[in-house]
Amino acid sequence: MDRSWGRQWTMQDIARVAGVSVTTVSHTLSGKRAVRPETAARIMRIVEELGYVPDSAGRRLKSGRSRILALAVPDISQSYFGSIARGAEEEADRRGYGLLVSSTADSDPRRESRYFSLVRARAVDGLLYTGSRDMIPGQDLTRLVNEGPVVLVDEQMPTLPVPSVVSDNLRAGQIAGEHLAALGHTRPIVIAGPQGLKSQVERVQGFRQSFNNAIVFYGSFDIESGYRLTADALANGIDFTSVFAANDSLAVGAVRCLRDHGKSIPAEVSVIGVDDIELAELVTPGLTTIRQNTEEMGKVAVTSLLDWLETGEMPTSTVLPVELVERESTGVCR
Amino acid sequence: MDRSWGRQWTMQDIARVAGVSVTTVSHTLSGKRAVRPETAARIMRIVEELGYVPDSAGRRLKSGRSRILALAVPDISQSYFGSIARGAEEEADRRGYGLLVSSTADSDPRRESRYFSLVRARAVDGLLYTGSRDMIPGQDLTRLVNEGPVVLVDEQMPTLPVPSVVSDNLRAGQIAGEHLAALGHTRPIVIAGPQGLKSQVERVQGFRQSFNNAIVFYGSFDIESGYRLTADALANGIDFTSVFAANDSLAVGAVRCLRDHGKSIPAEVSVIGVDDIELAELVTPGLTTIRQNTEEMGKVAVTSLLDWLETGEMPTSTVLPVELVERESTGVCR
DNA sequence: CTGAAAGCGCTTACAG
DNA sequence: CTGAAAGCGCTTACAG
Repeated sequence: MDRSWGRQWTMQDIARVAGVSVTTVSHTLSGKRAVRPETAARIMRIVEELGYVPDSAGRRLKSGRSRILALAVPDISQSYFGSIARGAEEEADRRGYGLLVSSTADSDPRRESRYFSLVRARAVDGLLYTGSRDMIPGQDLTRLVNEGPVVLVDEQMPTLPVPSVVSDNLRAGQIAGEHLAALGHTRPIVIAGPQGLKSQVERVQGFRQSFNNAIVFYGSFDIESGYRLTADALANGIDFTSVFAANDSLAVGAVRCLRDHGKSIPAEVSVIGVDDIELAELVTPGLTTIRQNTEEMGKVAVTSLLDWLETGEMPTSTVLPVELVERESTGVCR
Repeated sequence: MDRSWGRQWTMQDIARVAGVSVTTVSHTLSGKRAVRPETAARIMRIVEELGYVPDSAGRRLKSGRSRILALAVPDISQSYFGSIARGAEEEADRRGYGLLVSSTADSDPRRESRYFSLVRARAVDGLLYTGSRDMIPGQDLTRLVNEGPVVLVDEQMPTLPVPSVVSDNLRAGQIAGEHLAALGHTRPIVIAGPQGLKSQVERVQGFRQSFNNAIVFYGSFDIESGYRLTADALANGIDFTSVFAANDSLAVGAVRCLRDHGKSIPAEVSVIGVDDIELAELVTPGLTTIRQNTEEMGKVAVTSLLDWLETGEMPTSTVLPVELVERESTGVCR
């Protein structure tokens, strides 16, 4: 197979042109050993001129490190995960690492398995994993954590001995409950993502500290699910004056459903979400929500992973604070 | 540095346990040479049991291929690019390649340079590049295209001898112009992204086929810019009944600005965008827009890049069709 | 159907 | 301050 672009230079080539050994070239580039200044300058000039970049595979084979991390998210086209990715990438870049972002297509086992193999094949030094299904790790993930460093982002898996970086989900539920209670609401409903996720269970649990018998409808994380779950509540004749949606997409779906049924928001029904995705302030009415700092989540996850790689000690888990963002979708109970 | 996780198995280990040579193990895994069925079965069982995954660097050093592609986008947290990434990843995965998605932080030269080095260090086999600044390629990019395959996505750079995958931007402008003309509008304004981008120039050019003296305000691609450019037009006392925004974020900003100035949409002013991002149908009023097939753009770009890698022949550029999506933000001229 | 050996491009002890 | 050489884990001609 003929490649149309020119050949790559090797360290051998640089050494030959500079009239030194590859050892000296290597040390000049790494700075791990003193090199005569004039020699070093000559080598660097040649490197610059030819545009030489050391082959990563050669380097990796000896050093054992690729200086690339992987981030697996359920769906990269969702801005929520995009924002985590952005924070993670920013921090990885700052520390001289590349970040490989990949979708698992909502935790498709085959796709996950492929990405886990990147760690196992040493193509990446570690993995940031964002699950979307449940808290019970699959066999592949369980095996993986024995072979390389994995940090869980946005979810916890109690049975897996790895650190996680999550928001204070219990507190998010509490804040939502307190907010609706303060507005005089008494019979809210809750619409949430998959029941198998600890984040959902905790948000519900926190919310029930204010409304201990609130009915919960579990579904998935998208707008359609929010619409459908709300429609179910209406169809069942449940009498509610407010909705706690466990994320903003669900909340947007709830708002659309309520409007389609002639309910005005917040005059007749209040809706509060969780996340504060970009969309939250762009919809009408603006969505009251509990903000998660998703960029920070990505950033902290990278910090944990790199500290682990560099010290050899497994870092502790992190819980990030959340805060109420009041907009127009919640109001005093009618 | 002590790693807390166990050692990795090598092909040597598998060979020793199976009582064969590494040659036989290698051929069993690659299928490039016949192996006695019983021997192959025994080897595969051991591979399975120990969870052996061949080291990617060892493989790459001989084969020259990493089977990883890179996609550089200005900002991964924007759903527009997330959607391109999703399409690209889907196709890469289908053909057995991994995809490394990275933000260039709006074409920050240092960040770009880092990602270009991934190609030059042979860590990835090729690059999909989405520029955000202008059509004049930097020195790094110019050098890169001589060293590895690069496919431009969403933008063209006429001075660079590489294939591109773009939407029919001229046609997008034409459709927008025809739509507004059909509704009786006569004096529209145009708000667009950077003037240095061919996509913007073409959209404006297409639009001017209906309104040859339309005033154009150039800015950047975000909601704030759309707001500001529209405010500028109002402040300058320009009398317009419609706005052609060269992307949906600009359109959303325009809508917000017009509302803040007491204009109702579409009764007083019509607004039409380009892209059809998720947000377009979620805002109120729903945004009339020219849809680009962003997932397809990513998919086709990967197809081009892999065909190039596998045949050695540079593929031709692709122009994808666009279509009008009518929602509520455009109406008959007052 | 199988194996010994060369070699991909680096890094790094070892020796000077 | 410098270099020859071993070796990282694979793949693949070469030889049987």
